[in-house]
Amino acid sequence: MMVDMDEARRHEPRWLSDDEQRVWRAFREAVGMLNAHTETQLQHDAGMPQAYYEVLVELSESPDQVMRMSDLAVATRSSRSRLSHAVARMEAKGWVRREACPTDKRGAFAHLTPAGFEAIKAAAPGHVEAVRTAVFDQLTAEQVRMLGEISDAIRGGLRPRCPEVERRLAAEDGDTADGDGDGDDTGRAA
Amino acid sequence: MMVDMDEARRHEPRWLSDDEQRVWRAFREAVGMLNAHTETQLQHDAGMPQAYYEVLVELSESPDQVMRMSDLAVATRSSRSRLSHAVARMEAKGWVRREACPTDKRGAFAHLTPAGFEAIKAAAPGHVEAVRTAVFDQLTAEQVRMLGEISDAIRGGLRPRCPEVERRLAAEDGDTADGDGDGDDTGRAA
DNA sequence: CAGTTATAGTTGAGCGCTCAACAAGATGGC
DNA sequence: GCCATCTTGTTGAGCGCTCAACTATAACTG
Repeated sequence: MMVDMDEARRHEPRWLSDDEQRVWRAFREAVGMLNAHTETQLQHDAGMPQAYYEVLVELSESPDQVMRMSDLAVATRSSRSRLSHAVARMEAKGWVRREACPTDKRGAFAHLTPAGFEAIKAAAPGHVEAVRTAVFDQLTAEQVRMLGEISDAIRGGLRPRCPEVERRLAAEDGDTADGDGDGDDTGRAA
Repeated sequence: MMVDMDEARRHEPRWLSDDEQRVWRAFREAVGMLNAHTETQLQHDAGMPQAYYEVLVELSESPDQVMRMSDLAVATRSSRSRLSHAVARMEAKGWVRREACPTDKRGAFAHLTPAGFEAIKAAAPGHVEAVRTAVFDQLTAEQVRMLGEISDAIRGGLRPRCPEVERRLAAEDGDTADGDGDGDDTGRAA
């Protein structure tokens, strides 16, 4: 038992093989460089970080260039907090306008403004060019196809877990055993 | 077409095809989720961001757990500024110790301390497990191999260009006035 | 040798993100 | 209706990063 406890607690690390190491480091490096590349390009040429670009893209593709904050957060895979800060800044820049939701008084809409539309229209060509030269010009058609499959596989393995979900799961786990009857603790405090 | 006049002048963007769009978005999402996953895991379980983890890894694999700041910056693909800030914080945590270089009085060494070694030793299993489950458990051997090749291809396409190199190149371009055509329109404006 | 330029590292301001806390409206059980 | 709970969105503190100076030393050049 004692031995098991020790083993079990550490859950025995399954180290990466040499090949896996190499792939992982190459991947990290590629992603890091690519990210720095596109981030710098956008910041320099369009005065916006990539995160804001993605918000503008999402808005611009939405039916009336309007989205609920929550939906926008999901679409951009960002926390509500992050989005709120981001939209506040973009509103200050005149790219987005916020509006209260009449039916749900907690809610808020984010509208893409004409200036916002111009901003993304101006930013898009440079960004797309950066992505194309850095990624698609470097890969064969087969590699592109595989990259899509690999991305899907990784995506699928990671439940869309936001920090809040993590915390709730952790709370349930730590809450001794069952916790089956969903968070009975007055949990918001955690 | 009239519409294209404007575009032609600015070398007309080569937009992404639908397939490329899908792959690019899937890739961005996978990378985003994966990054959030490992970042959160490390921060939670080891109290350090991924960037610091990589610094510690680099140091721990170095001959005497010592590296020059500059080399460490290159190894971790970070700017000297970033590394300086990071090492300052890690020094405050007791994980790293800085020491002046006797032969080059500008230089500084970063030593991994015993506490730093313990920190990474404690962090490694959880991190590796997170990487394994999120990446290698999701992919076939063939996909892993391809991911390596794809990463190498992307890495190869991006010259190791840090911001400083960028600026220097830009300065040289403007300086020598030989400017190869397409530089003129990519407005640094906004 | 002096004068210029390049290199190593640090610093401070500003920005974007995370996290925890919060306010306020919506929801469901009784 | 009333109360606890959930949901929506915002806020402020703290952290890590970028960028643009800045210091100090080293390496060239005439």
